[in-house]
Amino acid sequence: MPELPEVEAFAQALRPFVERRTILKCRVIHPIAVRPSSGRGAKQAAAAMERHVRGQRVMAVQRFGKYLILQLAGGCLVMHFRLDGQLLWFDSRKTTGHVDVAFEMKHGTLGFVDQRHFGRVHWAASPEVIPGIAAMGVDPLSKEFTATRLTELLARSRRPLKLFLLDQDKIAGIGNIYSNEAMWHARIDPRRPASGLSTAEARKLHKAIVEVLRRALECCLHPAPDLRDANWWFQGLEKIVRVYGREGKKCRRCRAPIQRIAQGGRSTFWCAHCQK
DNA sequence: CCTGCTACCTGATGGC
DNA sequence: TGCCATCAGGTAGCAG
Repeated sequence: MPELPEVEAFAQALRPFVERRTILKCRVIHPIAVRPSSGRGAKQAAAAMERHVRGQRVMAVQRFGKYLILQLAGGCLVMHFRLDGQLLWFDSRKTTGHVDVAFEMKHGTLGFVDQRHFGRVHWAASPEVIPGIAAMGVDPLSKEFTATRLTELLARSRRPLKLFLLDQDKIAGIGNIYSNEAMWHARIDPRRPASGLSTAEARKLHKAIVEVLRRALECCLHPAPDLRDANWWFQGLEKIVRVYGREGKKCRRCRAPIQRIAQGGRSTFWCAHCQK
């Protein structure tokens, strides 16, 4: 559930299940999911997590960028879903599917699920000790994310706009889908250097980013996410996507064919006719 | 400091 | 059918 809207929707859906409840037991089933970023010490990390988390009460659920945080009475659980990770709720201690880490509570079990094992769960004394969180840029749905702020950030980067938007240290929470969508709505060529945008273009882009993310979040919240359904977040996407994944199909504005190009090793979808 | 490339994993899909 | 290449919503680590 990678990008900001999906993680935010998940945080909201998760709260009634876990807030003010106690994790009776933590089971690390696939230690790879708790492996430190150094790549070694997965077993020790697993043992440490099970020890730290057992008996802890969940005080709050928060989102930082694409990270989901469970604030515990002592310390916190920091989760990142990368490409395919997700959370699932099971009504008993029994879990099914590719659960990497299970958090058992009195009324059921929260499972961190990722069959591809890209996603990560870390225990930390506080979220800021995670480097990706410490360096994180402005949240695009916060009031700090203004057109002026975006203009300043753009001015300091000569990278192609697409790569700028994916940089979590600048704006936190935008991924491949919503970066494509925002640039399409703002009618800006993804290859252009970030610093080359005019003030008017920056303002248009700001509006597009906020609207795309707000709309996606609304879509994710209605109907409300079902933590028991492994596929909920996949569903609403079709309704809001205008360019992502539409290579060769007609642009919904001008009917020109949507192009796919590679930027930073990832696909960018855009309309060469109406994005300038 | 900034930028660009690759590894990390597994499964689905499409061409031959 | 089988085999191989390519692709997938992300980021850390490293080299230059």
